[in-house]
Amino acid sequence: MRYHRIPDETVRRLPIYLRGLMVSVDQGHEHISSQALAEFVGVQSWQIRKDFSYFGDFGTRGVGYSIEKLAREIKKILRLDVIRRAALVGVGDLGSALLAYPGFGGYGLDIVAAFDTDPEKIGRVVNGVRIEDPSGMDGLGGRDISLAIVAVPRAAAQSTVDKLAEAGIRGILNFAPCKVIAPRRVKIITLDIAMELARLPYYMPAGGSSEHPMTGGSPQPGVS
Amino acid sequence: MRYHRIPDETVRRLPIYLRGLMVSVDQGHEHISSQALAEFVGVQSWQIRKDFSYFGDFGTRGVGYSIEKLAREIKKILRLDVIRRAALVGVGDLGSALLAYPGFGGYGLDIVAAFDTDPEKIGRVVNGVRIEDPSGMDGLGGRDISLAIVAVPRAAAQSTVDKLAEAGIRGILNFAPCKVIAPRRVKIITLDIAMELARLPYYMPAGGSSEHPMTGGSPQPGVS
DNA sequence: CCATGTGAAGGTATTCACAGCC
DNA sequence: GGCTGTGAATACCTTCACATGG
Repeated sequence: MRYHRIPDETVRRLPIYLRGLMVSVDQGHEHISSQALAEFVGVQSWQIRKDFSYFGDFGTRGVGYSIEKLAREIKKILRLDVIRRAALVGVGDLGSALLAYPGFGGYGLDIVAAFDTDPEKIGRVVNGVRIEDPSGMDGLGGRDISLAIVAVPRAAAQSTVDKLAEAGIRGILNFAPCKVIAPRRVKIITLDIAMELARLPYYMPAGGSSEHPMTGGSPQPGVS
Repeated sequence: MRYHRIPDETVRRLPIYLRGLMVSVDQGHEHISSQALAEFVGVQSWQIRKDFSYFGDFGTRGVGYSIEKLAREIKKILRLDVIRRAALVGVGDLGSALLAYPGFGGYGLDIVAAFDTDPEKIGRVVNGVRIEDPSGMDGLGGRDISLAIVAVPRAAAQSTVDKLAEAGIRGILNFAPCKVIAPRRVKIITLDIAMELARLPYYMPAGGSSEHPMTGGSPQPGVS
């Protein structure tokens, strides 16, 4: 099934598989079956095989998948096979945490620039990155930075995105709790932390006496 | 269409609508049409009407929806109509940011306890919450805390979840980059920040000369 | 008239079951 | 024997078009 559009849900799961593989290889394994990977990352084995089938033959029948080869393939598909330099805008509590976050490196993502409007913060170095005045965002294009993380208050989000788009940024991870728009050439993923937590009570079994409206478990991504 | 199972995708969108409504009411509006709300939050108007149709008649034909009434209804459906007390486990960079995060209050979520293994941190007060020794997690059930946020390193995630489950916690938002399991009575949402960012390059238009494999825009939730 | 609410149609993703291959 | 890869069946969600009601 070589020539088939890749379902968005599959694209959403690929990083999950990749994460599992990176841990697996640390544990010294060389090969892994769809069954074993499925258990490890928390999906069904046929889901994994189906997802991989959109790209070509990754595995060996009777054996499984070569962990290293599979990880490399997934990185290529997700375009994580080149190091991507990213800028952070907004070095508040959340922004600082993101600067210190060790998890990005595994996906080839590297925060190399940070911006904040607070004069107190400008010039300070956090986790090896010097905080710059926002006016410097104009020059982002010439610094080989194609990705940005937006961690500014809601009121500043849209104007920040506008500036980033103008500077040639092509992908944005937005933590501000609102919709932001940009030219089609700029892809935006919005991640509202509070909103994720807000989904939780709905799926929680009733506390005390009232009954829960749902019958069974939830197939919703991210919820178990 | 009163008696119909609520699609998970609808449950995922309800917090988006609620967020939009909360901003709208701040702007002094009283009523809003599906069309206007759709534009504001970034979905289609018929999607909104369809979503609401699973619950009953919220709106008035020819007029639209009462913002306040609609927000109250959505909160009731999501079970956000009571204040929920939450515990935070892991007061590192990310945990500290979450403690300071102002966005939870709007959904009735209140972090009232924090735990960390670091003796340096225990006893200190961050954002009005005193950091406690993890042994205190046992008593969570008796403190009217039903929700927990896990922001510990991957290696500590599963044991943390185990302890929380034992203490009677019924909902967990897990920031550790791994699968965690718990008894069925405990609902878990895992949110891996790096993984979200890892999806971005795939959707970004090609940089330089190579061609992008995708044809058009993405219907994937969170991606625009 | 205007905007909601909803059957019906269409599309997409999940799940199954098994053929194919090592 | 064991595990992959995939067509077919099923379930789910989105999209449309319009009847319905203030």
